Amino acid sequence: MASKRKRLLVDDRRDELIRLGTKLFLKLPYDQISMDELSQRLKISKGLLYHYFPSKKEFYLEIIRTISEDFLKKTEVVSEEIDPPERLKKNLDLYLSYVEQHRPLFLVLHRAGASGDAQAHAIVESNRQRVFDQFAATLGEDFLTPSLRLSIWGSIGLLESTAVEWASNGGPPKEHLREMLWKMCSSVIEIGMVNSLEETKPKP
Amino acid sequence: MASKRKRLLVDDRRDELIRLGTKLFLKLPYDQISMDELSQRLKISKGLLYHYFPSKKEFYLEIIRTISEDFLKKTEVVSEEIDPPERLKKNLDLYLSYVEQHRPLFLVLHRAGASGDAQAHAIVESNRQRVFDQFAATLGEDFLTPSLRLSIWGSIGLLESTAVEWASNGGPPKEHLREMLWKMCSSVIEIGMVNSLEETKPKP
DNA sequence: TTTCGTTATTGACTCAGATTCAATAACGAA
DNA sequence: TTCGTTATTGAATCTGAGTCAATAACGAAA
Repeated sequence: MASKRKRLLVDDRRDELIRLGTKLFLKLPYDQISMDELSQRLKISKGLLYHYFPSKKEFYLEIIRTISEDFLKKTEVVSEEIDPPERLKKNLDLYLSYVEQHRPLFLVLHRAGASGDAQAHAIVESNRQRVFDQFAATLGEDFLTPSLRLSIWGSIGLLESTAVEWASNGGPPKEHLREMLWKMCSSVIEIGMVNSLEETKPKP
Repeated sequence: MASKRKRLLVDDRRDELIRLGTKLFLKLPYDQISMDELSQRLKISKGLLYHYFPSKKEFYLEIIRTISEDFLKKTEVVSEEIDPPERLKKNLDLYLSYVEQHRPLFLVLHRAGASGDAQAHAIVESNRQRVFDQFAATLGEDFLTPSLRLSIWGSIGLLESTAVEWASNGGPPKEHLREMLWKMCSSVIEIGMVNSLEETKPKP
């Protein structure tokens, strides 16, 4: 090979590796692509890849983390001024917008972890926790009963599952789906609230 | 080693390997346990393991399949006589009973779906499809609009996510949760139905 | 009981792919 | 132009999946 080394700044190289790596892992699952092929496609030597990331898995995890953070950045509502019902609607809108604009990333993130890996799972799980907190915040309740927790997780599952189906097989336009989900989530939370009251009420 | 070979009937050995293997994969994720260690803990040689299963992954998949089939067997409603609303309730009851009685298996099954492995994902996905069909059957509609499909998948996500939270961190007793979920799912489907009507209606 | 055929079972071997490391060379500073 | 730093390389090593010829447990036949 005509050894034409290209020396880049550490951060630039690192960013590029993550950017290109994302595309690669998007096409092929973790254990379907070797470090040899990975480095070839990245146009660098295997050794260099190890210079930047301590292991194959760590490289992969770094990519998942990056996608994850980007997702959060794009879906978290900044203003806490808006009142709860509208905030939920805004949340749903951002969520669906992300799904619409980054379909493949969203699906990768949803499947998360290669090889049922515990760490990848943990990353995606902490992501869900943030979404949970967002939801919880729109309720204004400062103490969550078990029923309320369950309804929030239920809403999230509802949202995720619907979004996956929507991303995979299509459906109504975003605004339409958003309205539908808004009603569904509101209703689910409402039911959770009622049950929550019953829980705290002393038994007859 | 005092070579005390134990010769078993093929089917007996195979069943035992799957039974014990389930426990092992329950404790450790796929790539955290090698075929060497696996065979050691199974008290057999590595070669024998390969005699029964063509590869490590195939061994793992066989276990996932077994859990999966057992899950379906225990949660599918046999009688189609019961009318829809009661059938949904019965479905939810069976689902939650399984979660309650086989918590670790349920969680493994849930995670396998999130695993990067395409085949494991496919198994769990076909499982979900069966649950989808169950749900769809309780509706009695013979044609599903996109909105209706989305609501059913939404209900399933709601159910799964709630069940995972319940299995992980506890909550109300089964009957209580079942009633709550029943209301939630009914409501979600109801909303889906309304939207479904709007879809088929010509625009004003 | 003894012999014999079948095949469940073994352990040492191979091989692919992850990880390591000493040597090299691109770039900036002096 | 020289020199020091360190990004970059390729070959060597190590780990763990998968192979296979040899072994021995069991049942059947004598």
